[in-house]
Amino acid sequence: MPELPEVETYRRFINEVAVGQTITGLEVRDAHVLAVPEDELRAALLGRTITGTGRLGKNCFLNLDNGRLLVLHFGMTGDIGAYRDAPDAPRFTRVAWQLSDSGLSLAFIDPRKFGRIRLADSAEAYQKAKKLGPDALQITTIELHQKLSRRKVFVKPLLLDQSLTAGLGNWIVDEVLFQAKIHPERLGNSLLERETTALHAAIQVVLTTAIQHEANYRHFPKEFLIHAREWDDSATPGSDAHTFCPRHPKVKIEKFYVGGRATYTCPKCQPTPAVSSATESQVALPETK
DNA sequence: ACCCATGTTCTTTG
DNA sequence: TCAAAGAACATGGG
Repeated sequence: MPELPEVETYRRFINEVAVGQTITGLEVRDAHVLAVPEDELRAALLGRTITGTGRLGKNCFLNLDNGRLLVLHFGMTGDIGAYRDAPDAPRFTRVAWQLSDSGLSLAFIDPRKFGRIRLADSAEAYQKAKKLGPDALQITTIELHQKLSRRKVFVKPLLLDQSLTAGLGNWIVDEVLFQAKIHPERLGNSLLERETTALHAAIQVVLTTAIQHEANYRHFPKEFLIHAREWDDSATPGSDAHTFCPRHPKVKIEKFYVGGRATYTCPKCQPTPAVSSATESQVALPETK
């Protein structure tokens, strides 16, 4: 779940809990999430003071007093927490940093261990090394249009590509395309300027709204498509309101796969592109069963 | 017991 | 060189 809004929420939490404090201990419960040898991490962190935090896309930075950075990437299931006594450590805490004056430990929680902890010399160096594009909250309409118009690829995978812009994940891309009324299988170079403008505006709205609600999906505005995603079923058992478009109460939200990722759209808001070799061959294929 | 989900990276195939 | 598809990673939850 950790896309840009979650990571921004984690960053703010870390800012509250850890900035100004010195790292006095490092506890590695599962080295799997370390992308740096434990010894190196320990040597780089112990005795260092955390001077601030930063974020680029889905990556969270803890600035150290020597200019270097501790970089956290949360994978698919990462989270951040804090605890005082070892028995109170959150379930699935993989790594923890002991903080000097609060007596708290900051926990890197990650059940599925796709998250990674690394070090970097600077945000710029990290951005370059990981080939990250501009943050999704920073990219301009013009930049977005230029990058999309160069590519003859479905717009959804393009928006998920962290080198194009950093921070958008699966549900946000669906939400943004829904808000901008663009089908996920439109080709990047087929988008009109006014569509890219709408897309850019939607990215801003969806991200800032999600951050305002601390990425708590249940509290998002009812006109958001996210309420139609399957995992919301459990929140509203017995209700099928969520399977309909927020703008068209009689139109059912469709689910299919784009680039291997579960994708939700409103067929009325987001018309299927007229010409595309991919859709043609799909239509031509006989239905099995 | 099986399938799904999430993000990234790598491999294969065209 | 690029694009697209698939797999792998790890594992809890439905």
